Amino acid sequence: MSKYRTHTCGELNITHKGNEIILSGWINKKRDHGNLLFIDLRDNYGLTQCVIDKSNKIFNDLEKLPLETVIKIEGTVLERTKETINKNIITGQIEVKIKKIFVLGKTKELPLPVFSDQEYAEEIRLKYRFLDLRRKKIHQNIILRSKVISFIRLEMQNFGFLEFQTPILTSSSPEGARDFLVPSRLNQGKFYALPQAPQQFKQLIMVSGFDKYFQIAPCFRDEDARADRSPGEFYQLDLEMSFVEQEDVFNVIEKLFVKLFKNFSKKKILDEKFPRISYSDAMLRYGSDKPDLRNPLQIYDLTEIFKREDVKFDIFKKLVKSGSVVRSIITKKTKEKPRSFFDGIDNWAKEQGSSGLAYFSLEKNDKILGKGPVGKFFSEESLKEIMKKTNAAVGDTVFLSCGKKNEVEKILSQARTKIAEELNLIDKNVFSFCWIIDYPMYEMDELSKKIKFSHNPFSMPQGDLNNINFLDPLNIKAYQYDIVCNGIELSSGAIRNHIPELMYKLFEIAGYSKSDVDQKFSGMINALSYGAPPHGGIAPGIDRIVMLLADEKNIREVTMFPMNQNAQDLMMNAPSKVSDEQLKELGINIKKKN
RNA sequence: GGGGGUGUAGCUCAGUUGGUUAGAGCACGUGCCUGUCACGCACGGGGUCGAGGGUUCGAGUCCCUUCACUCCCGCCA
Repeated sequence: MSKYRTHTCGELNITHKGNEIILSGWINKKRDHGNLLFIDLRDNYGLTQCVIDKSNKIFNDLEKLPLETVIKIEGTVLERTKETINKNIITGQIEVKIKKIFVLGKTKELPLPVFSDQEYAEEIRLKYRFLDLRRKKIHQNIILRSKVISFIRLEMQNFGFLEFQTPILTSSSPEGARDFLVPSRLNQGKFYALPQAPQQFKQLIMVSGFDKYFQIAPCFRDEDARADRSPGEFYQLDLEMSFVEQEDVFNVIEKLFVKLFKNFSKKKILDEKFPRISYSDAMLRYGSDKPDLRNPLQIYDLTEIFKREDVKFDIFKKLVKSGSVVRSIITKKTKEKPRSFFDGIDNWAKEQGSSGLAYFSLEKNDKILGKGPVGKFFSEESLKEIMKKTNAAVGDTVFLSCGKKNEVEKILSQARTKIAEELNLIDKNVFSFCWIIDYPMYEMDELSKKIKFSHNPFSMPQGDLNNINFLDPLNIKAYQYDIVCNGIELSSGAIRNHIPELMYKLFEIAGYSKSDVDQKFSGMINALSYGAPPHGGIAPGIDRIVMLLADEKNIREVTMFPMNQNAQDLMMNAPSKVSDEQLKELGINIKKKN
């Protein structure tokens, strides 16, 4: 028998009536009646009400113990009377009559209460994370995370995947995010980099003939944080498969995700066969490559309308002549909404840094006309054309944005969310997955006007590999895909380029010489030259999956020991200074800040 | 690097047009209370109003600077 407990605090029920038992845990809550004291004892498994009265000599000592003291209780399980049963806790049918107690761990005055559902300042929560983690909601989130990871492991093994570890200390690579660097003592002046993802390693695993690999892999990227993006480190379900095409990867993920999300959430999955949307379609219809498909609003291009003679909206017409586009969002049956609704949206758009959203509603007297600030600029014929293009009807409202294509995409993407929220159009009880496919291989860097890889440089280009038009690189599409759920990007993946000659060619377009590639990606390019199988994979973000399942908006709510927005660990005091001896060994001098 | 929000007791917050000794709930302390489960009642301790400067007879409140946290943009193949 354990010295500390015979049962956990979530275990006792009516069948234990009369038993002599031992419990250990934290004092969650006291209710002191002066001559009668209730103590809710808490551990990982639950709560048990313990009771003592004045007839016991230790009553006065127990009465004085502060909340969160760790104690061991010896006592008897009593059946509660009918009126005193607590249906809210699993042990609510019984209580423990205390005979003896032992204090196992004292507490200082608490910097934040554990017994409370209130929200607390992030700073104090992170500094005292061990207290914060005792609180019910986040405690359950972390347990959920553990279960999700176990579930994924099991499923992946059932699919025939092998789990491997890959190095944490590796080399810096020129593409992608900023690296975290680790100085080398034995090779002074040189640095390791922490992996941004095990990308090259997993491809090497395929070349090594292991066929199907996965890992719950830590990834390190030195970029600024967001609510759904931890600074520094995060976890991916990293996987790679040999002898596969895009649809084979989709098949595994769809099976896994449907099972996973059904198992851990009551929300419905909108389409179990996830819709495939091309990148260009997504940008046109949703203004984003991570559309929230729960949102029924769509974006329509109306640029052509503003080239018509019978449309007199001169500001937009002038902009269209100089290459701008006009796109719209239609809201259904919003004609009667108060002016404040429309102006609110317009003002919001201006706050987002755009020139605002023009709007008018469609009305019909003897003919169709536009009502609202810019409605008068449109002829009946032009309005009919708009209705045809957008499926708008009388009573609907047309919101318009005009500007450079990428600016319009951005503001309408945000407006789509904003308007849907205002009109309460988003079903919160649904998971809506989709695949975004057919990403372009390259894009133009706006600043340098140079061609660069738009996503993963190791992706396989689409089409006949012997006939790729390298002179028109911006039109080369890649077998590169993202999976999106409820507007959250869960992952990118790709079918990889396993042909060295083709890879040199593709890197050349992005400005890397053969020797650049040989040097920067030596491990991989070398390996691909010795018989590499066609392969591909994907790497869904674990943290974001758990966020969706836990219904949390912030990644720190599903991360045990997160850093704050400035990438500091307030509990462990990281990052911190190191001794001069340590620096000397590494051959590093710290420059003083001016 | 840029923009927004927040900062008052250990914690969550209120604080009027600039005006007496800055309040409430929880927590903590003392006392009363034998069936509570957010127990109740009474009393009490606890404040660099984030920091610095300024305006004023007088600043939690107005102005300037600055710091911290947070959300967003940039960034994140």
